[in-house]
Amino acid sequence: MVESTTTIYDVARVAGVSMATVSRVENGNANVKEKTRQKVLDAIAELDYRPNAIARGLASKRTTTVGVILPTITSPYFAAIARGIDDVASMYNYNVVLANSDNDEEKEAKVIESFLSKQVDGIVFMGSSLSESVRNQLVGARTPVVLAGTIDGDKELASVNIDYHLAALESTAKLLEHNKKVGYILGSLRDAENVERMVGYQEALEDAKVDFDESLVFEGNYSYENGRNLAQQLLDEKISAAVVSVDDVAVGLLNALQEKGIKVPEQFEIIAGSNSPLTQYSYPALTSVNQPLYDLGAVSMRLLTKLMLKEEVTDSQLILAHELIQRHSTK
Amino acid sequence: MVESTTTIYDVARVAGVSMATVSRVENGNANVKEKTRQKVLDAIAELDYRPNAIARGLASKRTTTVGVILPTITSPYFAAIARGIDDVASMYNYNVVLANSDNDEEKEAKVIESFLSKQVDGIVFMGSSLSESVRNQLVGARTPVVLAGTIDGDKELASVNIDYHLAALESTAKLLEHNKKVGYILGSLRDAENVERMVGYQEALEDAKVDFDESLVFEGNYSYENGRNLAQQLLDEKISAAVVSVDDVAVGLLNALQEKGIKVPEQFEIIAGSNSPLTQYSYPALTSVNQPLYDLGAVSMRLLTKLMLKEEVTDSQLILAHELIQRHSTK
DNA sequence: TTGTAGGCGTTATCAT
DNA sequence: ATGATAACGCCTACAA
Repeated sequence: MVESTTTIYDVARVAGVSMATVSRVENGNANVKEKTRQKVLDAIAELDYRPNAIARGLASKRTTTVGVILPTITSPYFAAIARGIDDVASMYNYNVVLANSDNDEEKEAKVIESFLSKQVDGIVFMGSSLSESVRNQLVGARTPVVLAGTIDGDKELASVNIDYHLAALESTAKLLEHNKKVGYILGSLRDAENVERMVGYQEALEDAKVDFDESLVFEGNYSYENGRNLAQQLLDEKISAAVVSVDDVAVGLLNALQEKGIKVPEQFEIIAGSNSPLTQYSYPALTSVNQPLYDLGAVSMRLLTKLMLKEEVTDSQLILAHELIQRHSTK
Repeated sequence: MVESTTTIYDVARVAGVSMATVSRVENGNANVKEKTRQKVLDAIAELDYRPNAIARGLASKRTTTVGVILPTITSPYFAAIARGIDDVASMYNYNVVLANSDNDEEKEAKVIESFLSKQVDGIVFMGSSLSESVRNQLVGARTPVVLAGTIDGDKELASVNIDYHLAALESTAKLLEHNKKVGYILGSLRDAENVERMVGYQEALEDAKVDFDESLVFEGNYSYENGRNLAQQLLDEKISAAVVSVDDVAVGLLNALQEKGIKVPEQFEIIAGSNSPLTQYSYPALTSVNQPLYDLGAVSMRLLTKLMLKEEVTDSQLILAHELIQRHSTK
């Protein structure tokens, strides 16, 4: 048996109709007599015909494919968002092309180029920061773009975010109830989202009439090891509670503190920032801000479909609600 | 400024050559005079021309895209593999289309259809089991396929796996050094990989002249909660050590045991099966079998490139080495 | 309701 | 070394 691709012409021949009719049947065009439709369907089944999406893409200029760029799929944080994106994408019959950027500007640029070249119908971009050049690349593209969990200061691009500012404020306020010195441990302040958190932290202090002390803020922490190493520094500063924006860091801190004999939450309170599964596995389980990550992805993708299908969108700068999940690392 | 796509013809016109020449330059064909090449390059830069990969795909029958199917990207296990796949894919200039199947046979079938329709150059399939129909679909495809961490009993499809059998045997043997009753906690026995583990477990018992006791085996456990719930059952069976193939379950068990006042590893030893970051974050950190997940993905993708480029492959059934990482949940 | 024919933007095969 | 000119497989007016 010769393995050559069967095309729409083959189906047409077998069904005894023209290829246009086959195309109509494939695309659910109503203008086809039921009897003809059946003949075509039979021929399709008989030949095991499968439309070539590439040819279709070339002719129709739509690929039903969206590109997704994220720092790394290995992070539970981005994986959760990606899952939300993927579910909604499948719901709308889009395929997802995934690319890891490692937060590297060059890779980001290269991936975007590649996506545009492949004629994706839309792009979801995630990155802890948005460089000027990448931003221009995205704005200049004729393809719809949505930023997920990524802040565009100029608000020119559509985006879906979580209210980091408010989350930080609330978390800090809660710890301030029982503590005088509340530390804040977060990632790089070059990332807009962390700046927002920082502002939230300061506002909470202000509300509680506590002076801001720079030495209680620890920037640039992302790993479990970072968290472990921070423990002693916090104790030296007489800090007795901390908001930790990255979960891995929070767990590292928790474990290191306990190894030093510090009781959590009795002697030290912790609020983690992402509510990843990690926070439930630690002992004691960590009180945590629940960022609706899956929803963030799902909503981003939904917004993108609207943009792609040219549906009306009233607000293209969305903010999702978060919540504080009380576990056992706070009093 | 009118936003119409600029094609290879536009470049040809501006450069004053034929489109064939532009195509040659684009594809690095040597048969182009240096001076001509430069003219073309200038025109490309001037017009900001970007080749249309869809048109190229249609004409060349190659899309430089591979499809990846996995149960869920949300699992750190599959995320690590996916990362390995993606890195090697980018290295070879392929894009990765990702699809979550949720281990659902229907979704798997649908996704494979969609991939084939999109003319992917190759497919990496991951699933805890391989149903007969999906297997046929894969075998019948004219597209190269590699199974990653998925066992095909008939060994007809190319695959890359970890030696679950040996890993289980070694882990069990280690626990048998200090314990009489060693439990085994694993996922569904309908999955080939778990059957392999089971056999390894039994062989280790045999080697140590310990009778196999069915009630020491706990099947179908995947979640943290499963692990927690198992703690009392294990203690009731007087089990004092267990190999736990899923890390989440291991952490759950660990935490629940400690809440009951059981000291790990003094009174109970645990070996986890996947060495995900979780095992390092728990307290005490879990001794764990290190499955080379990233490598599994990388090697799978490398094998796939060979298949796609029709390079010679001597062995298409690869087994990767694992190792036991000693931490603090074993004596 | 159905068929014809001209793209879509490349690659690739022949000529020249 | 370069240029015409068919494919590639489908969509979509436009005709019939």
